[in-house]
Amino acid sequence: MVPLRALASEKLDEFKRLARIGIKIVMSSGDYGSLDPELGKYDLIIATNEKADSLFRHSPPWVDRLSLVVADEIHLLGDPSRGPTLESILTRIKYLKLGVQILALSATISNAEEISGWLGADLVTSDWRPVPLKEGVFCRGSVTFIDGEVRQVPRSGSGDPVADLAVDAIKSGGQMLVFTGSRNSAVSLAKRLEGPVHRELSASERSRLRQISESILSLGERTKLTEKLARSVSCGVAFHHAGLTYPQRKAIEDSFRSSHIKCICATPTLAAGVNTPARRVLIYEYRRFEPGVGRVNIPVLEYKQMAGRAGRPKYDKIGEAIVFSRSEEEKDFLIEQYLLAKPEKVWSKLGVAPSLRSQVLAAVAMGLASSRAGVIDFFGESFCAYQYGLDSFKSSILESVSFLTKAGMLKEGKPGVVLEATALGKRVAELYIDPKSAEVILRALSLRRSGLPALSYLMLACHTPDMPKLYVRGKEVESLESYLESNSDLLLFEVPEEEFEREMVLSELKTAFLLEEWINETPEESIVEKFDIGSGDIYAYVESAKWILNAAHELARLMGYRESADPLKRLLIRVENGIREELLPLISLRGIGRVRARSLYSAGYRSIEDLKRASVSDLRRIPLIGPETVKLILEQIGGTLTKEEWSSVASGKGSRQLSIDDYGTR
DNA sequence: GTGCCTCTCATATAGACAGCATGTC
DNA sequence: CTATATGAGAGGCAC
Repeated sequence: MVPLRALASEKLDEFKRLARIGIKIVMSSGDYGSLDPELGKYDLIIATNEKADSLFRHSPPWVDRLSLVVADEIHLLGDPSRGPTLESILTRIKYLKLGVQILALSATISNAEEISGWLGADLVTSDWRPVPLKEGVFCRGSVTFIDGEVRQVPRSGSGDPVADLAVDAIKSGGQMLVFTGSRNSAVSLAKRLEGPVHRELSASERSRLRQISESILSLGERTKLTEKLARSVSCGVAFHHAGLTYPQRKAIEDSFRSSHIKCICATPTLAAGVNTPARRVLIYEYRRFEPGVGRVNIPVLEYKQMAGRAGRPKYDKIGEAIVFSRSEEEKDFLIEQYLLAKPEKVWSKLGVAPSLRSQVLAAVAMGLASSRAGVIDFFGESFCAYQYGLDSFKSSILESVSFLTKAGMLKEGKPGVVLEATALGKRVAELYIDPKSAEVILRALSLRRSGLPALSYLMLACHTPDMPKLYVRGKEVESLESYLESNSDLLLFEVPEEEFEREMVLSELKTAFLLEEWINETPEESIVEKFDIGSGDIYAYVESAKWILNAAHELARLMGYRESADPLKRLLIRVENGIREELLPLISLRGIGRVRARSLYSAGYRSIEDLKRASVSDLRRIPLIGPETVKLILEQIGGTLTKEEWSSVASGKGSRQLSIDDYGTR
């Protein structure tokens, strides 16, 4: 079990060598997976934590054949949003006494003993690193390492200390990875380094980088951010954050590993992600904004994760992690608080409401507990109970039970005695959404309203706690508020009285507007511009919306709310594809996605009926519709072809007049 | 009046997992 | 642990 999808595929690649000795390996994550029953055929399953949780919730037949569970990056236990998942899986394994060996791994943990105590595991520690690490602080032109060495950093002539550090690393054949506290600072720092880094490159490196830069531009739609990235890359520098699309990030990581890109300026995405080591790591900002708190110093644990990226196995004799300071006092502070400090203890976050209600439901739905006492007994095996004592969150557990009972997901036979999950509860546990989200959705759908616009459902989806929300700018508040006021009839929920929650609804509305633009086929570039986000963010919001809309559709079906089930299904398809209502009939055809559907539509084919009336040569003339696609279309609409038509379609010698190059997409 | 510099004030702020059923361009 | 870097706009000054 690993925390990221990218790590899962990285592990799959590593373990593939075992396939040669006949070991069968499979990877399973939300976006890439085999059918659950199939998994029993394999010797080794690599999964994300959440996927593993989800798999266990379906009680697959192969659970009792598990002999070893490996939990990678076990310090994630302390993450408020994702730790409880991992904790619950391990708690279940312990509670069921399956006799499974548990192997938990982490490079940055201070209370390892406590965790191994909870797991009933032996603690094995090691200081070994593939490449030794040297930690130091930069201050006014020199680096003070904690091993005593003080080193002057040669001036690069740019007058920029960060450039000095980068150029110094590059001159000796290394690379540098810079961690920053915000996206903007990653982008601007990369820009700052363009000139100095570019000067260090050979002619052949420059030309190779121009190619890479070109390929990054062609990776997706052209936006300002992409152009900035391409420009930086052509100089051997890149920035890296979640506003970039996945392919862009991958391209940068790969080009960095192949040493073409000399310097990456990144937000913490890269610290926890796939393996991208660099000879030198510079922690340029050790503070980060947190909503409601302001700027906070990052945890030592996070510093250690970033520092741990220093040193490429096989290439570097030593890795350097350097924290950037602006004054002597700051330097001393950093040495004390980070370099010489032990990572914080990992504290269980299972006791907090959102994750607890979800895990209480799962435990009952899986049949691990069948009474209030049983639920408490189950959580008695948790790390939370081990650490804080069961009494500390007993009342929270019971509150969750009450919430779930009231929401109709659990029911108690005799009051206080038998507890079981209702059909609804079981479905919610399987759909893997926050029970609170399910409650919000069900309350809205029980209004039994029909004829609602897409925006109503989008706003509902955005109103659930499972949906991430856009940040609302000060100057947008007024227009969002007035929209809300004059369109209150569209709402499927009450706008809360309380100030903070009211503001939250504005974020939800703004997020719903983003999704509305998406399904109205607004070009990516203008969405990005309008909402001041990156392309990568669009996909993140769309992914989440798909997720929650599917759950809403399933719930509508389960409850027999027919007036919502159909609109939700249609909306789901629109969100999945980013299409207007009018393309729905065409998109239902296999082989037709949003681009080809739009092409067919513009050519005058707006329904399956229209297509049935079309001749083969008519279809062949439509841009982006090739011989194979024509074949696919005809097979599906039950059109019949003459022998000549078949052969002309199959040989690809149609009367094709336009090619992809003649037409922009969208 | 114009151009340039400095000061003030408003503004925005990291990341990414999951269901289900099959293929985009 | 309710901050701070950034950038736009206002204001000041020399010409």
